[in-house]
Amino acid sequence: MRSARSMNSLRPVVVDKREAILRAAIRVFAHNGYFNSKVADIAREAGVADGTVYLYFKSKEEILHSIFDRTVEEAISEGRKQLGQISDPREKLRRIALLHLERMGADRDLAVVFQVELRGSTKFMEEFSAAGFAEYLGLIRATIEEGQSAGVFRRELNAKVVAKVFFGALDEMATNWILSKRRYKLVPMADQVLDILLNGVSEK
Amino acid sequence: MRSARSMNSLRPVVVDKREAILRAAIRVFAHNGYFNSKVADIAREAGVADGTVYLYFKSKEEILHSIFDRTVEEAISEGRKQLGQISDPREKLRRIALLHLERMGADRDLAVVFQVELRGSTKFMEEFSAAGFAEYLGLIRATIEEGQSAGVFRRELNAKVVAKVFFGALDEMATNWILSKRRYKLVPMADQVLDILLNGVSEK
Amino acid sequence: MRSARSMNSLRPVVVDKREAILRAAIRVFAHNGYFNSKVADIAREAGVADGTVYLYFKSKEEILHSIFDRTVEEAISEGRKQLGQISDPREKLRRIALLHLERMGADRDLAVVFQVELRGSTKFMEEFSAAGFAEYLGLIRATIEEGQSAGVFRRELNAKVVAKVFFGALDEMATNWILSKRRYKLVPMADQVLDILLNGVSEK
Amino acid sequence: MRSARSMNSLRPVVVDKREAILRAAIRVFAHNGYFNSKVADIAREAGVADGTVYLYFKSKEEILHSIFDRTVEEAISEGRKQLGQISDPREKLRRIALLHLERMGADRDLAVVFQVELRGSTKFMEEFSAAGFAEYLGLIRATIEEGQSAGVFRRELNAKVVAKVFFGALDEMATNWILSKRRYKLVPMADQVLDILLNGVSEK
DNA sequence: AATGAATGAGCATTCATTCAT
DNA sequence: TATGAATGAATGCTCATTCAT
Repeated sequence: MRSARSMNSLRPVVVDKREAILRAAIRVFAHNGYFNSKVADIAREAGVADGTVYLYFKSKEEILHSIFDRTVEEAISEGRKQLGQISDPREKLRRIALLHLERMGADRDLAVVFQVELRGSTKFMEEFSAAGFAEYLGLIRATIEEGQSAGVFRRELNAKVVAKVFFGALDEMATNWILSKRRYKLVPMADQVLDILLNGVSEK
Repeated sequence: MRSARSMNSLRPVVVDKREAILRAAIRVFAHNGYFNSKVADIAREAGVADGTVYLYFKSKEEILHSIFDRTVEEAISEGRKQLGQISDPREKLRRIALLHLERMGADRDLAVVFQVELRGSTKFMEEFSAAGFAEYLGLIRATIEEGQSAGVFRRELNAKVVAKVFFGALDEMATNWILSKRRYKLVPMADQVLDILLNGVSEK
Repeated sequence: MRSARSMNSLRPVVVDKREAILRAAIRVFAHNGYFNSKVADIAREAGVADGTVYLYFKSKEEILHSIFDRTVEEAISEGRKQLGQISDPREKLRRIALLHLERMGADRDLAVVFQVELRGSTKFMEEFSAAGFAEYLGLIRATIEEGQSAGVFRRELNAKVVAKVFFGALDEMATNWILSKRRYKLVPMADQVLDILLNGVSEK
Repeated sequence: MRSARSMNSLRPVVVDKREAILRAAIRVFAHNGYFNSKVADIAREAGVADGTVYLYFKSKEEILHSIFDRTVEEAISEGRKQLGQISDPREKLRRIALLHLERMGADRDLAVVFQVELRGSTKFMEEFSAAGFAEYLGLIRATIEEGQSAGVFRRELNAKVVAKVFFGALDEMATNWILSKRRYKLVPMADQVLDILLNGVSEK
């Protein structure tokens, strides 16, 4: 990831340092919580001076936002790319679930920041996460509607509500995984969630 | 609950003051966020002196815990009572969903504290919410297993996972409702969630 | 001590309670230090309510003053009485030393308050202890001057300075005894101090 | 001491700032008492921001300890140096007395902190002053024993007790000088104390 | 760009004192 | 007299941010 930009970059050092700070922040936030994390901790973890942090981020809060923005952006971009190659809406949902849980499962620290630290602020959830989250939810919703048009998903369901239920289920999987003392694989939960959501709990 | 002690209470003032502080804290936490709320704000809102808060709570954090504990306790107790009078597992799930959303929908401030403020601390989520939350999830899980035994729910599903998916869906409904600019009724979402969960999204 | 006044006292309860508070304060101050002692601690130790303390003392500080005043008063009164029966100035000095160390050695808690807690305030030492201490020092000085007149003490010495040296020596004995981990008898030090002061350190 | 680092010091600012805070603290403690002194007062007096104090000292208490440690250290070091050049034990005692009173007499604020503020805490006197004070007392005691070996001091006296009496006398001189309204020179008291201690009060 | 010393606003908590009962 | 719930002023310390170098 770093090597890709290291050639011919006009500001290679800057990019690396910003990246280092961001990764350090994820680690620090995950271990101490956002409010208990000091900017000095992040700086030390990133191997830079306190003041240097402010050359790349306007404030401690902006670091948190950047973590969110970058991750959601990547997730959506990656999601769109992969979904474009799939036509079956059910398979698309499955791919969303897999990507979601893979991403969270791959980096426990990032997952903690996402599932816990990012939730503790109404202001943040309202103002900042709004755009990115809405887009993510819209992606799911569009897939549902696609399935409805295709006749594979029940037309009488409200697609937006289904999208929320789907997201809520995945989100809870991730949160539970983080808080669980028992260590288990997160990704395999995707198919179970999908089975429940697609086929329902009721015996036919 | 309040009516019971309103007559001939020996220490009505004490009870009322603790209650007043708790309710004030819910309001203050909901509007400013836990970390941005000052104990002095809570005291003012409750109409008591700063120091009085510490006659009833050991610390600012304990106030947050008390809000959580009391609410979950009431919810579980109320849940058990109502579920005891129902035999159909599907109807039981519906009742859980209704109680969950009714409780959150009835007090927006409390809902904000629950859906947002209580989430922002790994420590809190790990240490404190653990017991109460586990019990709540266990209640749902037991209902699922009951339904599986009765043959109305698919036996091949992992009851615990179903419980998480169910909780996750309800939780997301509540969070979305809080953050939504549009004001809509939360309780009616219960039946939509139930329909999706029980019957699935797929067209048969 | 309490039994003596319990008969025919018009306010026996009051006297006992004031006494109880004073004794409780000595214990509490000795163990926690004046500034770290809470009025509530004293009240609990004395077996009365917090507010009751203020029926007998104007403030926490006044309690400290009362301890000082009462003890010095008793010491001086007892000292005068005993010294009146002695004519030899050397024997008088010895009696002062004995009384001083006996009083401190008899009640370690009181000694701690006297040697340590009462010293930590310029204001106290200046304003309050002034009178009592000056009188005590005057008692010693008078004895020195008496000895000088009688020709048993060197006339060329400044009596006031001798009094300070004498007091300083006794005071240091008391302080050292309190802070010492090793438990030894304080009173026997009187004769050693006296020997040094009267006869000097130099070999003749 | 200060001149040594005034040239070519790499961190003159740091040194000066720590020094400034220490000197400010002595002034503030002397005038208001330790417990009544606010860290903000010290900072203002030192011409730095409140937070800066904590860049050089861990806590308000550590400032007090530093004052004690530095002063005792200097006193002992200076004492050893000067005593090394003297052979007559009597002259050595005189030098100790002079150094003791000179140091206290040279800086009234420092003297107040030493004679009053540092005394008001059993904990401090036990834990912290222990080492330094013991060493100082040991210095005096060694001189006494030297004199006893040399035959100029009475062999039957307990050297440790003599040391305490000597210290107690000097200590009382200093305390009295501080509390006295009348302004007089402290240093000249040394010879009077010495005369009393060495030759005794009794007429031969 | 990088540093890290310096800043100073901000706050939970304590506790002496009061006073209604 | 006695109580103890209530008060609210008071403060040590933290830490995000700045800025001179």
